[in-house]
Amino acid sequence: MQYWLMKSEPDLFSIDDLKNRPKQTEHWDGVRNFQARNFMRAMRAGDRAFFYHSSCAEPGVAGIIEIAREAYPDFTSWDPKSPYYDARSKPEKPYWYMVDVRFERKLKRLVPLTELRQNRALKTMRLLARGNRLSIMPVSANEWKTILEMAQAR
DNA sequence: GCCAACGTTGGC
DNA sequence: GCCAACGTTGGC
Repeated sequence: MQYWLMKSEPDLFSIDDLKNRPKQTEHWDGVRNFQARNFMRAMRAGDRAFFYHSSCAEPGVAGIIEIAREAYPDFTSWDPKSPYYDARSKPEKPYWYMVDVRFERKLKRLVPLTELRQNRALKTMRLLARGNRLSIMPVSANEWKTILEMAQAR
C-alpha cells in the first residue's frame, strides 16, 4: 500500500464536507498539474492519503482518506461551464484525471504545518520542501507514521 | 493583500 | 530548445 497527501482548501471542500457526503465518498476533481496528475494515476484502490487543509487560517493535516476508485477521466475538464474546463481535453481523448476518495477518519487533532516544519524526522518531506506547490504527492511510510504519532501527542 | 517560487506558454 | 513573461499556488 502506498501513502499520499492531497491538498484541499477547506473553504471550498473540507474533510467535514467529505464526511458528510453520501457514502462519505467524492471524486477529486480539478487537478490541473502534470506531476499531480501522474501521481493520481499511480494511486491504487486501498491506498491511504492525508487530507491536507491549505490556504486557510490553520494549514495542516486534518485526517485520513482512502483511495476508493483508481484514476479515470476528470469530466469537469470538458465541461465549458466548469471552472476547471480545458479545451485540450475531450471525452474521447481525456487530458486530466481524477480519483474517488472515501473518508476514513479525522485525526485526533489537526497537525499544523508549523509543527510539521519543527519535526526533524520530517526534514526531507516533500510537502516541506522549499517552494513546493504540488497539490498531490507521495508520503513515505516513516513520514506517515511520524505524523500519526504527532496527532496523538498533546 | 503581498510576494516568493514554480509551472506553463509562446516567440524566436 | 531556450528563456522571458505570465499565471497560479499557498503561506504569511
